[in-house]
Amino acid sequence: MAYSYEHPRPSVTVDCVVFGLGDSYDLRVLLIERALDPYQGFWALPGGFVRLEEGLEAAARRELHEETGVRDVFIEQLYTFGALDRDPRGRVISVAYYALVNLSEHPVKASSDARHAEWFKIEELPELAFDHKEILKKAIERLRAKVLYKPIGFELLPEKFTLTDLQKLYETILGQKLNRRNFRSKILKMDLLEELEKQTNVAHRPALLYKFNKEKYEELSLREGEFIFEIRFQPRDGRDENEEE
Amino acid sequence: MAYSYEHPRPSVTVDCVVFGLGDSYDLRVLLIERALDPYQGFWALPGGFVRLEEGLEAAARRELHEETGVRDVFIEQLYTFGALDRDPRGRVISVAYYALVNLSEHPVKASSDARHAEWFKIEELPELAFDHKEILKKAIERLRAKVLYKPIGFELLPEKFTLTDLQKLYETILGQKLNRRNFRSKILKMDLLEELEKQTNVAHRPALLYKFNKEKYEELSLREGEFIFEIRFQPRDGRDENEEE
DNA sequence: TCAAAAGTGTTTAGTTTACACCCATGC
DNA sequence: GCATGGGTGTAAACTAAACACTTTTGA
Repeated sequence: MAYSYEHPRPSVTVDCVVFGLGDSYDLRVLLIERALDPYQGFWALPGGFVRLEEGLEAAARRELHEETGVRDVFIEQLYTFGALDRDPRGRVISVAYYALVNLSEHPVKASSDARHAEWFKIEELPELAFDHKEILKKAIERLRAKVLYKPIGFELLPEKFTLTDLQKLYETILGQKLNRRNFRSKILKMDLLEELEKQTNVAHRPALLYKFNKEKYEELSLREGEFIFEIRFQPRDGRDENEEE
Repeated sequence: MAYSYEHPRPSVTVDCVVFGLGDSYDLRVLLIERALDPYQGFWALPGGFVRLEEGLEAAARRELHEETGVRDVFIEQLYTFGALDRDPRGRVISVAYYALVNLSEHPVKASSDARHAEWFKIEELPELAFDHKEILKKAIERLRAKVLYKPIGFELLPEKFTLTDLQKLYETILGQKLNRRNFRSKILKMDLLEELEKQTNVAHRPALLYKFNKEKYEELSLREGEFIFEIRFQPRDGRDENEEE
């Protein structure tokens, strides 16, 4: 079956930059190995063609689920890439999304549909297909910028987390050591974390677990101007409590 | 001539939200009156179909120029709109851009190509075609947010401006009165304005004219973390120097 | 009892806010 | 000479930064 139009049309795809946090709080991105022709064997962002009967975000979620098994996650539009030569098959415009997931709840899927998905550390990326390196770069920039003024970082953590988890997350994303005491007081002063029970089975003083109170945040941010989420610290020199002496 | 594809494809358009500042520092947007069928006679954002041989931003600039005569302006991608029913002609995905221009240098064009373009105050908009109201809403949100941390507001002013011009611009966009002394010191402390000559022919003490030093800003912002452009004030209650008692 | 991370409070420095009067010009 | 907006400095309040020791647990 063929489809005919009076004027030529580009193809439209979606691509997803899925971020997760590794065991050592290193930032990772979920890639798939391309089984088919252009860039066969290369690693690429999960994505594919938009169907006429689905919205853009829906297409991104569908492709993400089909190709990696990941679903029901935080996802947001990133940017639309439309360079003339970005796809050897012709004019393909790609609407990119980025997603944040708790990696431990989305380990590499058991390749159910023959495609191969894997989490890569941001600093150890393979060569990527198409202009996916550029898309990823933009996604990292966006994540770095947005984490400062929107509480999206929590999407990378499990529901219950310690303040140290949260701090390490920020340190990873911002690429900067933060002072523990100042971080804790800044975060707690916003009063958006719900205190839960203590950790168990750790070989040191157990930390309190917290949960992000999304409802409260949303209510507060409606009151324009009165409340501003902001995590920003002066550039620091990484020291803190340097034992002895 | 017809174009045939194996799979159905959406159409792709670009739309431009062009902002300008009116005489009384009111925010305005440039609209065109639709001459053709869907929504004929309605006001709409300038825009149109992307050609296969041009990039997205190039398409936005081309349509903007063709439909309104405006060219060589600050333009940036806003968001891509792809709701299934946003265009009665079928599936049309629109990549929206926003532009900032100095309105006095881009008055309503003399309708050279029969299309009619006009500047509308943001608060006195006509009914718009398609989902253009939604696009415009998103553009205003973006402008409000971005003006706080990027020096894009200058794009709305003539090259030479007074600090009062700049302050009124911020007051318009933020919808908030600012304190004159604090605004001045904050702006001047960033040391990004070049002092020029005095105003002439004003019936009061002439103000100094300034010029935004874009080169300096760009150089400074490369040094990551060291320099941060930021205009943000606590919500205020609009008073200042309330003369006499 | 040791190792390992959690937790905490205060002083200091820096930044932001609030605020009132004189100045330069055109009419 | 008067009306109009331009221009300025400082004290007070607040916020952010720096910093070291004690606590709790499992092994």
